[in-house]
Amino acid sequence: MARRGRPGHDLESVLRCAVALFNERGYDRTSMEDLARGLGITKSAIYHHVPGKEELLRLAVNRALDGLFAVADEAASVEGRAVERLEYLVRGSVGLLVEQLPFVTLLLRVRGNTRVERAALARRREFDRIVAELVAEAEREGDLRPDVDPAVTARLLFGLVNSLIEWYRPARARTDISEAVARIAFEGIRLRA
Amino acid sequence: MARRGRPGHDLESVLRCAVALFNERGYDRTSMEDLARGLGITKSAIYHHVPGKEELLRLAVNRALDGLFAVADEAASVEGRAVERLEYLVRGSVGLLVEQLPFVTLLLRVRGNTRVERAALARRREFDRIVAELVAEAEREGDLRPDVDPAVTARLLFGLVNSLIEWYRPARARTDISEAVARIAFEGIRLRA
DNA sequence: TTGCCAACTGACCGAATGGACGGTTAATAC
DNA sequence: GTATTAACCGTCCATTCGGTCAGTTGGCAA
Repeated sequence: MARRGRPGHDLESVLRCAVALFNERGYDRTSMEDLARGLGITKSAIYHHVPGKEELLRLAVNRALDGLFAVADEAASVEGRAVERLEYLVRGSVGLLVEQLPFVTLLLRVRGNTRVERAALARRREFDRIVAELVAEAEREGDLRPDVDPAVTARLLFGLVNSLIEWYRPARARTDISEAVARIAFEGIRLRA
Repeated sequence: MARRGRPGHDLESVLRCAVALFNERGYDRTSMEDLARGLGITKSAIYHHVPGKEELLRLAVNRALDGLFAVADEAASVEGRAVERLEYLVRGSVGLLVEQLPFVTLLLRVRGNTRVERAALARRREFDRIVAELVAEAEREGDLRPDVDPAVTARLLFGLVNSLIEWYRPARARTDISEAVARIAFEGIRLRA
């Protein structure tokens, strides 16, 4: 269906270009002028689509967070043991991370200086809390190792998952990455007899 | 021994304050004025100790990198199987990360926009290559799981280690964190019968 | 062909930033 | 006391940045 008015960019295409640049050069190092050049329009044209630079960040991180909470909701409705819900959550998170890589990458680099960033961090902590509770439950059910503090286990588990943004690129992927992550996270890297 | 000249800050104290602020607010968001305020001196006084802002970054990331390569050298001289050298490298990296947390944190957040950052990334890639070779060797010796690509295993392993900078704080630590990391990395989070 | 509307332009602004520079102050060494 | 050394200050500057605003362009619908 054809859009009315002069053709060109819309909010979505501006956002995608912005997120790509933010990830490449960093949010602060990316000027609105850089973004304009990337889009092939002038800086002032951007302000037709979005009220300001930080709104682009807000939209991007919230898209990632919405995805994560959707996965968490799915995981919560899985029947069975907590460890099964946890594995579903891990695999789902890897899946989301892969298909929404730019948005998740941006989210995971937020440090919390502005109000927007603090709001994102607050939502992220809420997600981490869900993970921590699931890990604690699975450990209580005797499915996770009891010799490591559940809070530490939860952190390391999603530290492992989230580290994907540093190197994983869907383009040149041939292996099932969520399978690799799940195996190493749950069974470790060492071969067992 | 008393230092000559007017007492006050030296390069080391300026660097430590700078690194702390860079980690807290981000390198780009930290102005030389912010740093001056943090040190209790004026902005121009900073330029007595260091030729420019980016030199502070360079000094910081190189300190972290020197530490990592020192650990890698130690690991290389460990007698026995590759998997033992790998475990030594993992534990040593966690130890360095803990005792030099601010410097390593800054290093791991470098993205590669300036010449200084690209130089740091190049050294870091060299370290990652050492890790990857060690993992590949251990897998060839039959000590690591063969069902995951060694390159992927290496990335995930140090993704796990490096994720510590996101949450680990030495101050309120009572458990041996390198023990927890080694156990989860090598044996996984799942309890085995 | 007229009206509407989204997309876009170009000129501009106030504030912040990294840095330059000449001069000053407080300690130690002789 | 005098030289030396290291740390520090106040002022200024060129540049960059996010953002504003009044007006223009190009495609679609009636």
